[in-house]
Amino acid sequence: MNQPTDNTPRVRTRFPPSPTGALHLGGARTALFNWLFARHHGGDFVLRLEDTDRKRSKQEHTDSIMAAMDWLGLDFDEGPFYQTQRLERYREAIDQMLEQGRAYWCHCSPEDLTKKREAAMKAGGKPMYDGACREKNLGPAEGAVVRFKGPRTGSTTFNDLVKGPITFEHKELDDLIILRSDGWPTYHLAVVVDDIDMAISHVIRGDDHVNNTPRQILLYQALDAAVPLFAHVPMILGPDKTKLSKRHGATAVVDYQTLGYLPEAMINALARLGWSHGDQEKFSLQELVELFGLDAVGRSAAVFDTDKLLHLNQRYIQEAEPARLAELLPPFLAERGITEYDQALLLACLPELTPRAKTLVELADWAEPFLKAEPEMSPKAVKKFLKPETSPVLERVLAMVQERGVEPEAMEAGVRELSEELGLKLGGIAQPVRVALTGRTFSPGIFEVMAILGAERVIARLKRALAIAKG
RNA sequence: GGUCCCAUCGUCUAGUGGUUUAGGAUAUCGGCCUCUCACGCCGAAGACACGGGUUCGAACCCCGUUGGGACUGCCA
Repeated sequence: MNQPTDNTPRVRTRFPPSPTGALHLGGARTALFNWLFARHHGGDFVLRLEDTDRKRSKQEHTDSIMAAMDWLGLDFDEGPFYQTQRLERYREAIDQMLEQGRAYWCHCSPEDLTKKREAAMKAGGKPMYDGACREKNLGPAEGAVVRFKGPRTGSTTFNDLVKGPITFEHKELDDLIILRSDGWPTYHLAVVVDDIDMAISHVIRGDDHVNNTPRQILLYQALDAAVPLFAHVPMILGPDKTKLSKRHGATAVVDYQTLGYLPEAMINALARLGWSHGDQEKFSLQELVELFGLDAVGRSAAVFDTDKLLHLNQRYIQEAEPARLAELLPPFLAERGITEYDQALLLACLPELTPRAKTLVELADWAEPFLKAEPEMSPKAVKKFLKPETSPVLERVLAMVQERGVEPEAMEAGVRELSEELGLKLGGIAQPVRVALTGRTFSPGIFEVMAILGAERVIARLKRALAIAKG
């Protein structure tokens, strides 16, 4: 075990996305766990952009990743740092290793390497670098790379904070490239140098890095640096149990934002994926900070359950303050062509709507009949409920509203009386009225709808419906 | 192929040798509530991958098998 156990240093974690795409669910959860761990221990959370892949890294991706982090509420104490701005440091580290004989120049061409790899595979062997240049003492040259001179014997063991002790035999590891022929360092070198310089104490990352860990530990040692603690959290899978990818549909955090999810629902769902606290299902961010620990992180991969996220979202929508929802709704309303509306009306209908909506998209849909001056009339609803026979009923209700207003209790009493008088069930009156007021066959309770809309709008809509009913 | 990791209801999980007829959540189904649609409430069905050990006793410990995943790049 080569882990620092004494004089425990300050907890410092980092999230190091590469700006080659949007922040996806797996990355978001990794970020969340790192953030929670740092916050729980009163430590620091560092953001670092691993942009040494010059071809695929894009500023727009950096922007979208930071926007997604911001949406989720994951703030960072330091950074963002960019690897492309730290080239000198990497060269320094590589030079140091070169001088100390811990790295060497390799002149093998990519083509030769590929050929050797394929040949080895064909022969049933391991596709590892054969160390052709390892003892040649070559110098820099056009197209040359620098490789790490790793140990050939022995083994490296690290105590993974979620998986326990893991051992790798050095003979399974080949001499990895640390400096590319284009002069940029590779991931392994850059990540180790960065984590050393940024004094990272805990590396919490995806399962897919387990195999990289021993070679990185060897790099720490070659650089005479302290090795951080590692925690590898399991992968997030798609419904088909394979690694979550774009073909699984919505995988980016921003996708869920546009689908009408609340960030707290997303956080809650992500946290519960692989981490648990007894039977508790719902956690505020504050609770998560208090309760989070690596010891309660599971070891097995998990399928991202969108149904559960949807359910959580519904519950968070129900709990959300109307004022906040009203602030979040405009883009979703605009999607439905509602750009100008009565803010007070929106605020008034929200409490009746939230129990019915699982997303902000659905909430906007429910709000539509309230906010549009003349709600769209569903043809099917009109055909079924706004017939000539129903116009007497609508007329009676209209008269009632004109006389007594829309106070719910009075309206209900009046309508119940009317239903008895006409020998109708309450639904016999409620449904035509519902269609008249909302254009749809479903809505919150009809008396609540009337109260929210107010007498003036109710009267106008009833008249409009009467005109339709009479043909 | 090699190396490493993983394995409880469809899904997310609780469970760290006996308190378990394996608990919760979600999804599904049924019922109640009811002016529609929801919310809510009640109930049903549903899992320890398999085989060996260790032990008085195993979902929990060990080994093997099977299955799944990751890595095996001059991507990160």
